[in-house]
Amino acid sequence: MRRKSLTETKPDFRKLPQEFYTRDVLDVAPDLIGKNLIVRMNDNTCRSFQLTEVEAYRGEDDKACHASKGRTERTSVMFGIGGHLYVYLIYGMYWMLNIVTGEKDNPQAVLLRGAQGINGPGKLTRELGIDRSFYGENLVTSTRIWLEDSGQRLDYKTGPRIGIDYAGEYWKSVPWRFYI
DNA sequence: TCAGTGATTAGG
DNA sequence: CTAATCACTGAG
Repeated sequence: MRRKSLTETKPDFRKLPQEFYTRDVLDVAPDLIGKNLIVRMNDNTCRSFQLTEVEAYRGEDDKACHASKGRTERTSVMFGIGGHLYVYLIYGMYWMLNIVTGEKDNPQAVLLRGAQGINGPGKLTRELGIDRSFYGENLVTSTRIWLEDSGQRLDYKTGPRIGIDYAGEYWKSVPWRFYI
Protein backbone atom coordinates (compact mmCIF):
# COMPACT_ATOMS: atom_id res chain seq x y z
CA MET A 1 0.00 0.00 0.00
CA ARG A 2 1.23 3.45 -0.92
CA ARG A 3 2.68 5.45 1.90
CA LYS A 4 1.04 8.78 2.49
CA SER A 5 3.14 11.76 1.51
CA LEU A 6 4.54 14.07 4.16
CA THR A 7 2.12 16.82 3.23
CA GLU A 8 -0.82 14.46 3.49
CA THR A 9 0.15 13.33 6.97
CA LYS A 10 0.78 16.80 8.34
CA PRO A 11 -2.30 17.77 10.34
CA ASP A 12 -2.52 21.23 8.76
CA PHE A 13 -1.94 20.24 5.14
CA ARG A 14 -5.21 21.86 4.18
CA LYS A 15 -4.45 25.18 5.84
CA LEU A 16 -4.74 28.11 3.45
CA PRO A 17 -1.35 29.78 2.86
CA GLN A 18 -0.40 33.46 2.86
CA GLU A 19 -0.77 33.61 -0.94
CA PHE A 20 -4.50 32.88 -0.60
CA TYR A 21 -5.02 36.14 1.26
CA THR A 22 -2.59 38.34 -0.66
CA ARG A 23 -5.02 38.74 -3.56
CA ASP A 24 -7.74 41.23 -4.38
CA VAL A 25 -10.74 40.98 -2.08
CA LEU A 26 -13.06 40.32 -5.02
CA ASP A 27 -11.05 37.16 -5.78
CA VAL A 28 -10.69 36.06 -2.16
CA ALA A 29 -14.30 36.59 -1.07
CA PRO A 30 -15.96 34.07 -3.45
CA ASP A 31 -13.09 31.63 -2.83
CA LEU A 32 -13.97 31.64 0.87
CA ILE A 33 -17.39 30.09 0.19
CA GLY A 34 -17.18 26.41 1.21
CA LYS A 35 -13.88 26.81 3.05
CA ASN A 36 -13.64 25.65 6.67
CA LEU A 37 -12.97 28.07 9.49
CA ILE A 38 -11.25 26.22 12.34
CA VAL A 39 -11.37 27.63 15.86
CA ARG A 40 -9.77 26.24 19.00
CA MET A 41 -12.28 26.60 21.80
CA ASN A 42 -11.56 27.33 25.46
CA ASP A 43 -11.65 23.62 26.31
CA ASN A 44 -8.83 23.14 23.74
CA THR A 45 -11.02 21.24 21.26
CA CYS A 46 -11.19 22.50 17.68
CA ARG A 47 -14.42 23.18 15.83
CA SER A 48 -14.86 23.53 12.08
CA PHE A 49 -17.37 25.83 10.38
CA GLN A 50 -17.97 25.74 6.62
CA LEU A 51 -18.46 29.29 5.35
CA THR A 52 -21.70 30.00 3.48
CA GLU A 53 -21.94 33.78 3.29
CA VAL A 54 -19.39 36.59 3.00
CA GLU A 55 -19.17 40.21 1.84
CA ALA A 56 -16.28 42.12 0.25
CA TYR A 57 -15.30 45.64 1.38
CA ARG A 58 -12.81 47.13 -0.99
CA GLY A 59 -10.56 50.15 -0.60
CA GLU A 60 -10.86 53.79 0.34
CA ASP A 61 -13.24 54.53 -2.56
CA ASP A 62 -15.83 52.04 -1.33
CA LYS A 63 -18.13 54.19 0.82
CA ALA A 64 -19.32 51.08 2.69
CA CYS A 65 -15.76 50.12 3.64
CA HIS A 66 -14.60 51.41 7.03
CA ALA A 67 -11.31 52.39 5.40
CA SER A 68 -13.15 54.99 3.27
CA LYS A 69 -12.97 57.44 6.18
CA GLY A 70 -9.21 57.12 6.25
CA ARG A 71 -6.91 55.28 8.60
CA THR A 72 -7.97 55.18 12.24
CA GLU A 73 -6.83 53.11 15.19
CA ARG A 74 -9.70 50.69 14.64
CA THR A 75 -9.18 50.22 10.89
CA SER A 76 -5.37 50.19 10.90
CA VAL A 77 -5.14 46.41 10.45
CA MET A 78 -6.93 46.74 7.08
CA PHE A 79 -4.03 48.84 5.81
CA GLY A 80 -1.60 45.98 6.40
CA ILE A 81 -1.04 42.84 4.33
CA GLY A 82 -3.83 40.24 3.97
CA GLY A 83 -4.26 37.24 6.25
CA HIS A 84 -4.97 39.09 9.50
CA LEU A 85 -8.30 39.53 11.29
CA TYR A 86 -10.22 42.80 11.52
CA VAL A 87 -12.58 42.47 14.49
CA TYR A 88 -14.84 45.23 15.81
CA LEU A 89 -17.91 45.66 18.02
CA ILE A 90 -21.17 46.90 16.52
CA TYR A 91 -24.32 48.15 18.27
CA GLY A 92 -22.63 47.57 21.61
CA MET A 93 -23.29 43.83 21.41
CA TYR A 94 -21.98 42.05 18.36
CA TRP A 95 -18.44 41.31 17.25
CA MET A 96 -17.92 41.39 13.48
CA LEU A 97 -15.28 39.06 12.07
CA ASN A 98 -13.43 40.16 8.93
CA ILE A 99 -10.49 38.74 7.03
CA VAL A 100 -8.07 41.34 5.70
CA THR A 101 -6.97 40.70 2.10
CA GLY A 102 -4.60 42.12 -0.49
CA GLU A 103 -1.28 43.89 -0.25
CA LYS A 104 -0.11 46.47 2.26
CA ASP A 105 -1.64 49.97 1.98
CA ASN A 106 -4.59 48.66 -0.05
CA PRO A 107 -7.25 48.36 2.65
CA GLN A 108 -9.72 45.55 2.02
CA ALA A 109 -11.53 42.93 4.07
CA VAL A 110 -14.12 40.18 3.85
CA LEU A 111 -16.93 40.15 6.42
CA LEU A 112 -17.87 36.62 7.47
CA ARG A 113 -21.68 36.67 7.58
CA GLY A 114 -22.54 33.01 7.97
CA ALA A 115 -21.51 29.38 8.16
CA GLN A 116 -23.36 26.09 7.84
CA GLY A 117 -26.07 26.12 10.52
CA ILE A 118 -25.33 29.73 11.50
CA ASN A 119 -27.00 32.69 9.77
CA GLY A 120 -25.80 36.14 10.71
CA PRO A 121 -22.41 37.68 11.47
CA GLY A 122 -23.21 38.41 15.12
CA LYS A 123 -24.41 34.87 15.77
CA LEU A 124 -21.33 33.47 14.04
CA THR A 125 -18.89 35.25 16.35
CA ARG A 126 -20.98 34.43 19.41
CA GLU A 127 -20.87 30.74 18.47
CA LEU A 128 -17.12 30.86 17.79
CA GLY A 129 -16.21 32.86 20.88
CA ILE A 130 -14.66 35.67 18.82
CA ASP A 131 -13.96 38.89 20.67
CA ARG A 132 -11.61 41.86 20.81
CA SER A 133 -8.62 39.60 21.55
CA PHE A 134 -8.75 38.26 17.97
CA TYR A 135 -8.06 41.69 16.47
CA GLY A 136 -4.97 41.45 14.24
CA GLU A 137 -4.65 37.66 14.59
CA ASN A 138 -2.56 36.09 11.80
CA LEU A 139 -4.52 33.29 10.10
CA VAL A 140 -1.36 31.68 8.72
CA THR A 141 0.50 31.37 12.03
CA SER A 142 -2.23 31.39 14.69
CA THR A 143 -2.81 28.23 16.72
CA ARG A 144 -6.35 29.20 17.71
CA ILE A 145 -7.95 30.21 14.41
CA TRP A 146 -7.20 29.46 10.76
CA LEU A 147 -8.84 28.43 7.47
CA GLU A 148 -8.66 25.11 5.66
CA ASP A 149 -9.61 23.97 2.18
CA SER A 150 -12.61 21.65 2.42
CA GLY A 151 -11.82 20.07 -0.93
CA GLN A 152 -15.29 21.11 -2.11
CA ARG A 153 -16.13 23.75 -4.68
CA LEU A 154 -19.63 24.96 -4.03
CA ASP A 155 -21.88 27.06 -6.25
CA TYR A 156 -22.73 30.46 -4.87
CA LYS A 157 -24.95 33.43 -5.64
CA THR A 158 -24.11 37.11 -5.55
CA GLY A 159 -26.12 40.13 -4.43
CA PRO A 160 -25.86 43.57 -2.83
CA ARG A 161 -24.34 43.91 0.62
CA ILE A 162 -26.54 44.12 3.72
CA GLY A 163 -26.96 46.97 6.20
CA ILE A 164 -25.08 49.76 4.43
CA ASP A 165 -27.85 52.27 3.64
CA TYR A 166 -25.47 55.12 4.41
CA ALA A 167 -23.11 54.20 1.54
CA GLY A 168 -25.08 55.75 -1.35
CA GLU A 169 -26.88 54.15 -4.28
CA TYR A 170 -23.83 52.92 -6.16
CA TRP A 171 -21.96 51.25 -3.31
CA LYS A 172 -25.23 49.87 -1.95
CA SER A 173 -25.87 48.15 -5.27
CA VAL A 174 -22.58 46.48 -6.14
CA PRO A 175 -23.01 42.67 -5.91
CA TRP A 176 -20.22 42.02 -3.44
CA ARG A 177 -22.15 39.65 -1.21
CA PHE A 178 -21.44 36.00 -1.94
CA TYR A 179 -23.63 33.27 -0.49
CA ILE A 180 -24.85 29.72 -0.95
C1' DT B 1 -41.40 47.79 13.21
C1' DC B 2 -38.02 48.99 16.93
C1' DA B 3 -35.17 49.00 21.29
C1' DG B 4 -30.90 47.37 23.28
C1' DT B 5 -26.02 48.45 23.92
C1' DG B 6 -21.25 50.54 24.16
C1' DA B 7 -16.92 51.31 21.39
C1' DT B 8 -15.43 54.53 18.06
C1' DT B 9 -15.14 58.85 15.87
C1' DA B 10 -15.23 63.78 14.77
C1' DG B 11 -15.74 68.09 16.71
C1' DG B 12 -15.62 71.81 20.38
C1' DC C 1 -15.57 66.75 27.07
C1' DT C 2 -20.10 65.73 24.02
C1' DA C 3 -23.05 63.48 20.80
C1' DA C 4 -23.93 60.80 16.59
C1' DT C 5 -23.17 56.64 14.43
C1' DC C 6 -23.33 51.76 13.71
C1' DA C 7 -21.15 45.79 7.99
C1' DC C 8 -26.99 43.32 14.09
C1' DT C 9 -30.46 40.58 16.55
C1' DG C 10 -34.69 39.16 18.63
C1' DA C 11 -39.06 40.26 20.29
C1' DG C 12 -43.84 41.75 19.07
